[in-house]
Amino acid sequence: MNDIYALLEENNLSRTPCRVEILKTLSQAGSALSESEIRDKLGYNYDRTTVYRTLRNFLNQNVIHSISLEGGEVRYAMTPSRDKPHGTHHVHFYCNNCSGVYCISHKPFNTPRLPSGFSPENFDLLVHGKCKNCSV
Amino acid sequence: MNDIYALLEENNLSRTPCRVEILKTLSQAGSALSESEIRDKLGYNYDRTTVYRTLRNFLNQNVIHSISLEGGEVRYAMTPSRDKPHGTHHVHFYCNNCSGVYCISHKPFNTPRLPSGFSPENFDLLVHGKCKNCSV
DNA sequence: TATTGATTTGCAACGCTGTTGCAAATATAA
DNA sequence: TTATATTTGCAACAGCGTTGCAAATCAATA
Repeated sequence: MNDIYALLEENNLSRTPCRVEILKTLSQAGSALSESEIRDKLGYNYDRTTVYRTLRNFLNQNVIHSISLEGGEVRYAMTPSRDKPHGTHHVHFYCNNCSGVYCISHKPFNTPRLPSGFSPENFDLLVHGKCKNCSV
Repeated sequence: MNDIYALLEENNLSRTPCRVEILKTLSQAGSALSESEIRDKLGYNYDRTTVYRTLRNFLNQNVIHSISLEGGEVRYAMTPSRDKPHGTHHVHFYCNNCSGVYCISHKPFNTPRLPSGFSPENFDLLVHGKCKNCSV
């Protein structure tokens, strides 16, 4: 709980109930959540607009990050502290069975050679498969 | 042109002007296109619905594939013939300067170790940076 | 070529995600 | 406690993608 207050303070964000609850929800969630999942978990006590604006603020400050899935679905998750100020290699796992999205260790990984002329700046790897809970 | 007719035939899709024009557009485009870019290139001669339905058919048959970008934007591109019936390793490049999206060679690449219990099935790597035309 | 039947298309309407403008409510600092 | 800045809720909007249904088009046959 104090972590959350500290996180807000570090990022010059005032401590409002909405912000605190969203961060608490994302911290406790085992996987990345969509905006509607977040609002659902908060009992629809906050307006859609407010939640989106809050998420946008968090994204701008890199407090959270977003993961884009096939078909344009977007999920939000806490940014691991090791990834501040900025990470270049990101790995996420999408479970084909339960649709859960998990942030995986962000250590730089080997990347394929690109055609000449292309200069890479960062890498986002999305792995599809069966997650811990679903791979029997 | 005959390639396109053949492609439709192989996939049991009747040869309609809309399908032919969309495939022609995607084949000639140097980069992946959004639905609205496609419709724009076709001079808005086809209904949005028709274009979406056509793209969905092509996706189902793996004639094209979609690439999901940050913020939920989706682009469509021809599936390279080497990727049929199915590829497990996909690489796309997003240019931070011109916003172009390019399909990169799909040879299997080294992937990071996953936490135990996670079983990967396929890998989608999105590289951000400057493309051939935009890097200096 | 004309006819039939299946497929494709356009239109209207809808749902979902995300945004903006503005006024009311709340937080912060004096 | 008051004054100022920030945050919130509401209404409205834009864009992407979908569905239902009737009209148009395609493909196969006669």
